[in-house]
Amino acid sequence: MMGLMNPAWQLLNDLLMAQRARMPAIAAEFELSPVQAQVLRLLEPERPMPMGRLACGLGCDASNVTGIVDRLEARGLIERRPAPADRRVRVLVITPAGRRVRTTMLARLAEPPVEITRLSREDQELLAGILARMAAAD
Amino acid sequence: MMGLMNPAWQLLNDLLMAQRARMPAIAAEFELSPVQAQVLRLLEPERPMPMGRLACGLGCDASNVTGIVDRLEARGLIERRPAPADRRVRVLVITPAGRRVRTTMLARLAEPPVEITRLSREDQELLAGILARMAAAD
DNA sequence: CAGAGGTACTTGAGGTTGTCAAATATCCGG
DNA sequence: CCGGATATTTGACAACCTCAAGTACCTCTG
Repeated sequence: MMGLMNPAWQLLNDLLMAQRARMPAIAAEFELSPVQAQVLRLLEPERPMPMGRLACGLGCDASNVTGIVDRLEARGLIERRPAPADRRVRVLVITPAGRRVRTTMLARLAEPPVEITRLSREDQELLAGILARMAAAD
Repeated sequence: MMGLMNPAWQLLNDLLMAQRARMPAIAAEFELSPVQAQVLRLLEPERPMPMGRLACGLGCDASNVTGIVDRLEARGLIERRPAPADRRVRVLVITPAGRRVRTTMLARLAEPPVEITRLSREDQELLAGILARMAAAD
């Protein structure tokens, strides 16, 4: 009764499980916790973000963001700035130092793992096509 | 300069990021933390596991496992048992209650998300083939 | 067989992440 | 201007995580 799992999903699920540790590992290379890396990934330069929107992006309570931002700010990677339009809001901007870390980290994340590069060019193109169709939400 | 990311990896990476929250969400349905769900997943019935091997499977320090097991044991989902061969070792077994939670949870994890079921049969077969080739480590 | 060194687990200190409830400051509609 | 919403912070508390040290046990070696 349990052996009837959709084969594509079975394999994709295994892959997801196997790659679970990737982000934390890469974050650690930059002495960042997983959440901190996530913040740096979400906080695009030239695109400041209010703390509430960050809480939303992280999928956690707003009160949690306070401490996370505290620590990243203490390390000089991001900065709290008042929002001129609404004085309740604190807007987050990435500092030059943060931008450097972010760029290197994103490049590191962009490196395809061997599992991908080992695939033939045809398989890679097929895979990209299928994934694109999966992502296409009507 | 950074736009040259492997398209298949780009899409797969997006998928990984998007599915990041899946396991925690399903765990929460059973009032389990993500790590607790992971333990239940790893601890197959009929296949007791020493705490050290669990630490290895979770990729964390052995001292951390103590507390995690404490809480699962307090909830009656798993049990510590002495290992007859080596009295230093504590072997973990899943209880009947734990087995019930585990079964339901695995069934829940096995449900393919819409993104998969929406694919044509051909795409699903292609995808399974490609993923199988990815998983094939020589 | 005695003791040395290694292994499995626990304990304790300390930090990060997470929640919820309550406080503070600000905004907006009437 | 006032009352109700909204953004952030604070405080209390719990889970998870690491490292260092402790305890109990195993195993090898002389």
